[in-house]
Amino acid sequence: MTAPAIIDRPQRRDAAENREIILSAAAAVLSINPDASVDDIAAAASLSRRAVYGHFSGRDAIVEQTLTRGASRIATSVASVEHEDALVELALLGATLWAEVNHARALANFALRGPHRRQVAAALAPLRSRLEETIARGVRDNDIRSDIAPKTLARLIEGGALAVLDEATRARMSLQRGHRLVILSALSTAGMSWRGAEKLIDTHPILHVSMGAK
Amino acid sequence: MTAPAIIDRPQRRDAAENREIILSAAAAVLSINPDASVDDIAAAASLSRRAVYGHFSGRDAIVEQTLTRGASRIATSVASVEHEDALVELALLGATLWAEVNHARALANFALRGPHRRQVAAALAPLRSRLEETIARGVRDNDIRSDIAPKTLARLIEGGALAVLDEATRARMSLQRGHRLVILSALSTAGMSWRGAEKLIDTHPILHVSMGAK
DNA sequence: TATAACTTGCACATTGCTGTGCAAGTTATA
DNA sequence: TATAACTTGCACAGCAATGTGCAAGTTATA
Repeated sequence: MTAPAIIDRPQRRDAAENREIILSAAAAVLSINPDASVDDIAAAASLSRRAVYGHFSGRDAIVEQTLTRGASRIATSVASVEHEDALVELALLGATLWAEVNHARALANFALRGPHRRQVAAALAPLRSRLEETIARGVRDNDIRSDIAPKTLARLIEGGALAVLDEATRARMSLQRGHRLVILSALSTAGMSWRGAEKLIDTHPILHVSMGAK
Repeated sequence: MTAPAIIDRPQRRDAAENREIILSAAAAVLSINPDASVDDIAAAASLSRRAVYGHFSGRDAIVEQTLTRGASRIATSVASVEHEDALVELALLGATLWAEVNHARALANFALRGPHRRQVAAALAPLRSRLEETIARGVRDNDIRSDIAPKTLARLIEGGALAVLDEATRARMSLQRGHRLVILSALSTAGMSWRGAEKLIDTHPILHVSMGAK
C-alpha cells in the first residue's frame, strides 16, 4: 500500500450550489411566512432537513444570511441610483425595490417583529438614509410635499411601497405593471397628483420597463 | 342539617370583567406580536396563565374572539360613515380606522399569515367592499384617479393606512397628528396632490379633530 | 476509478409552548 | 358569614421544532 496520506479535497461544486439554493429557497419561503421551519426551507430547496444543517449552524444562521444577503443586494442597487430631479430619483428608488421584490419582502417581514428587528433595521439603514436624503432635497426644490416631516414621509413611502409589493405578489401582477405601480405609489405619497405622476413617468424613459442598471 | 341543596350561583361580576381584560390585553399584545403566547397575554392582563384557561378553551379561541371583536367594532364604525363627496367619505373611512388603531393593527397582523387568514378576510369584507364602493364612485365623479383599478387601489389605500398606523404607533404620534396623517395618506394614494389634500381637510370641519361619531 | 465530499434517513435529547387536573387559597355575594 | 365562584401555583402529558450523531448510501473529481 502507498502512504495513507490524508488528502484534503476542496469543497465540491454542487455543495456550493446547494448552499445558494437553500438561501434562495429561504428568501422565497420566509417572504411568505417568516415563521417557516427549517423543514419548510429544506423542502423548498429539495433537500433533506439534515443536509441543511450541513451548510448552516442552525435556523438563525439561515435567517441571518438571508437578511444580510437581501439587504446588501438592495444596498448595492440603491447606491447606483442618482438623478438631478429628486422626484425621478425617488421613482428610481421605488423601481429598485421592485427589482428585488422577494428580498425586499423577506426583509420587511422581519423588520418589525422578532429578535432580528435590530439587525434588519441596521441593514436597511443605507436605503432609509438615502430615501430621507432624496426627500429632503425634493422638499428644498419644492418638488415634494412639505406638510409631513421628511423622516415620517420616508417611512410612509417605504410602507406604501411594501404594500404595493404585497398586492403585486398576491395578484400575480406582470413585471411592467408592478414596476409602474411602485413608482406611482411613491410619487403619490410624495405629494404629486396622479396625473402629474403619470406624466412624469411618461416623460422620463429611464422610468420605463427595463430600468437603469442590470 | 338542612337539605344539601345544590345551588347554582350566577357568574361573578369580576369574572366577566376579567374576561374583558383578557381580550383587551390580547388585542394590545397581539397587535405588537401576533405570535404572543398565552403566558404573554395572561401577564398583560395581570392574571395567571391558568386563569386564562378558565375563560377560554385555548389560545385559538382567544385569537378568534379578539379578531371577531375588532372586526365588528370597525364594521360598526364604518357603517355609519357617509358623505356626498367620495373623497370626504374616503377620508372619513381613514379617520374611522384611526379611531380603532389597536384593533385595526391586531387584525392587520393576522390578515396575511397564519391559519386565521380566511376568517380575518371575511371579517374585513364589509370595510373592503365599502372602500371599493366609495372609490368607484369617486372615479365616476372624476374625483379619484382612474389609472389604477378600483380593487387594486382599495388595497393600496388600505396598505398605506396601515403603514401610517404602524408609524404613528412607533413614533408615539399625537392623536390629532395621526388622525390627519391617515387622511392625508388615503387622499394622496387616491390621486390628490398634497396641497389639494390639505385644502380638502381644511375646508371640511367634519375631517378635523373629533370626527363624526363618538 | 478510488476516494473524499456530500446527502439521506433514522434515532435521540432538548426546548418551549399548549392544555388539563388538582389542592389550597382568596373574594364576591346570596 | 357561609358558600360557591374564582384565582393561583404546581405538576404533568403532549406536541412540534431544533439541533446532533451515526451508518449507509450517492456523486463529483483528483
